[in-house]
Formats: sequence, C-alpha cells, structure tokens
Amino acid sequence: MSIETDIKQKKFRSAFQRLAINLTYTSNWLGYKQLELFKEHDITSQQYNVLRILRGQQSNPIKVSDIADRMLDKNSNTSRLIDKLLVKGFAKRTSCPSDRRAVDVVITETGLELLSRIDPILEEWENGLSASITEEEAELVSSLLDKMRESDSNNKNQ
Amino acid sequence: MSIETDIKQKKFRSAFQRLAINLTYTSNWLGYKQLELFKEHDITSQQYNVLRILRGQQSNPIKVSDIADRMLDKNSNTSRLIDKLLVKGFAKRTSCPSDRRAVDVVITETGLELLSRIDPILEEWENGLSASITEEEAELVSSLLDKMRESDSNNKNQ
DNA sequence: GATAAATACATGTTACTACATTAAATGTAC
DNA sequence: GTACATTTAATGTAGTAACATGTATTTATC
Repeated sequence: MSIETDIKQKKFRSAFQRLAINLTYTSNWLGYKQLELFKEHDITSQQYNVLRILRGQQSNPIKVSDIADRMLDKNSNTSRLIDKLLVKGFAKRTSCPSDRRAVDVVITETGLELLSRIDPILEEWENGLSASITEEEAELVSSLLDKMRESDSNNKNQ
Repeated sequence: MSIETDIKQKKFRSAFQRLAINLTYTSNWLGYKQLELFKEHDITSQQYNVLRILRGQQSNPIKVSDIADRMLDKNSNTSRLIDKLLVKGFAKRTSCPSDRRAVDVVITETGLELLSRIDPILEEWENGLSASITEEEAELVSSLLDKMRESDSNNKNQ
C-alpha cells in the first residue's frame, strides 16, 4: 500500500518529505516485525545488532565505542546493552591490554549458538521480501539510501 | 558512504539483509538529524508527527487510535504523547459525542503556529537532500519502500 | 616530568516504550 | 433485554534511551 494511503496524507511538500516520512514509517514497520521475531529468543533488536557485529569480528575483540559507531548509538547505551549480553552469557568483556581505558568485547560460544538459531528465521523473513520486491530493486534502494546519507557531509557547513 | 563501509561489514547473506540493515541504519541517521532540528523547539519527532497528522485533519477531530494507526504506534504511547501536547497547549482533547469511548483530538492555534515555525527548517533540511539524490530517485525509493511493505499481507498466513 | 585536554567507559536521572491490566462504552448472540 | 465479547483509551510497571556527569586512563603542551 502506498504511504499516502497508510498514513492518509494526500499531499507532501516535496518528494524528499515523502521519502523522509516513508523511511520512518517503514523503519517502524520493520522494527515491529523484528521485535516479533526476536521476542521468543529473549533478545532485542539492539542486542542482536551487537551480537551480529561481534560475530563479524570473529575472535578479534572490538571496543565499545567502535560498536556504538557502527550502530549509530550512544556509548552509554551500548555499554548497558553489553551488560545485558554479559548477564545472558552471550558476550565476554575484558580490559584492553594496549589501552586500559578501552574494553574489549567478544562473542561467546553461547552467543554464536543463539545467532545460529535466529539466523534461519531472519533469513526466511528476509527472503519473504522477494514476494514483493526483486533482488535488483533491493540493491537499488540500498544504494540510494547510501547516496542519501551523503548529504551529511554536504550539510556540515551550513 | 556505502553501508558496508559505515558498519564495516563486508558480506551480507542477501540483498534483502543488506536492505533491512541499511534501512534501520538510515532511519537512525534520519532520527538523530530530526532530533537535532526539533530539540530547540522543545518537541520530539513523535510529538511533531502527531501534530502533523492533526494539522492534516484541518478542524476535523481525530481519534487517538487513528493517530496511532498512522504512526504505527501503540495506543498507550499515543495517549501519553497527546498528554504532552496538551500540557504544552498544542492540542485539545474532547470526548467524542458519537462514541463516548473515543477521544477527539484537534490541534490548537498555538500548535499550528509551532508547525509554521518548524516547517521552513524541516523543508530546508529536506531540500538539502537534493545535493545527494535527485527528486526522481527520492520518488523511486519511496515507491520501492511502499512495495516492500506489501510483503506484510503475503506473510500473514505463514 | 607536570599539567591540561581528550578519550573511553560507566552511571544517575529523567523521559519514553512495550506490555499487561483496568475501566468504560459499545456491539453481538441468544 | 441480559450476558459476553470487543473496542477505546488510560495507567501501572519494567525495561530502555538520551543526556549530563563522573572516573580512570591516555595524549599533547609547556
């Protein structure tokens, strides 16, 4: 259904406004979908996000601030997210030897197991998208979103 | 910058996974931008969202649940969002005469004034996007997001 | 080498969200 | 018309987020 119908707004002041609103709406939609998927595994989207980043590191530890960067999150929240993962046994936290301010985080075996249980479910859902958009279209949207975020650097001196 | 570089993940299991992750990332990016814009007007993105919907109604009142629908939000949160707008004098709440369970919400003059102050700022930011993507591309992304959300109905019986 | 500034993380506080529950009004079956 | 389910909104509670601040460590400047 078009965003016009979904939010019952007929006119937008520009294609860019429509895009901004649609982006937020679609992200909410996606967020609720994911919430539903993750709920039964006693984990949140944010926590999954951290675990995915940790897995990407293989056994290489990663700092809290680097995780926060990749999530566009505040350090303080990431700190507490990792607390939760620690309590559940999905991550380990050790002091970084080269910089004692920093904290090295790695995923545990239990964490990897959790991901391997969640992955097929997520994958199935993602592939369900192919019923509505093609792979080429998905790639197209993704690359246009990349382009859109580039306005960041353009706007900095305004 | 590409999402691969932003989140430093080189491989995705599919174009659809990349899209899902990129969508969340870009929406967070947009969210922080808006937060910044709204902050000095003592209002949140969510509250602005409600006001925008109320303005779209002109003087026609709208029910709390209808607002929630258009925001993909929970009724309970919308209820409290409106509380905030009420306190600030941006919205009015009256009992619906035809259905006394419902609550009619309308925007006030003060609310309209606030929007008219915020609009040009938002508009300027939105138009700043044109430095990175064209109007045609914005429309394209928007329509593809619409298409993407259609998998909702497809997935319902799975 | 001492001092100032910056960095990395943690935490207290306040506000917001999800979820479950409550309360009132309406709809439906009999 | 009464009994039961549904709808609509509000609220209590627990968890999460944003923001400011605190503490420890490192880097830069003199």
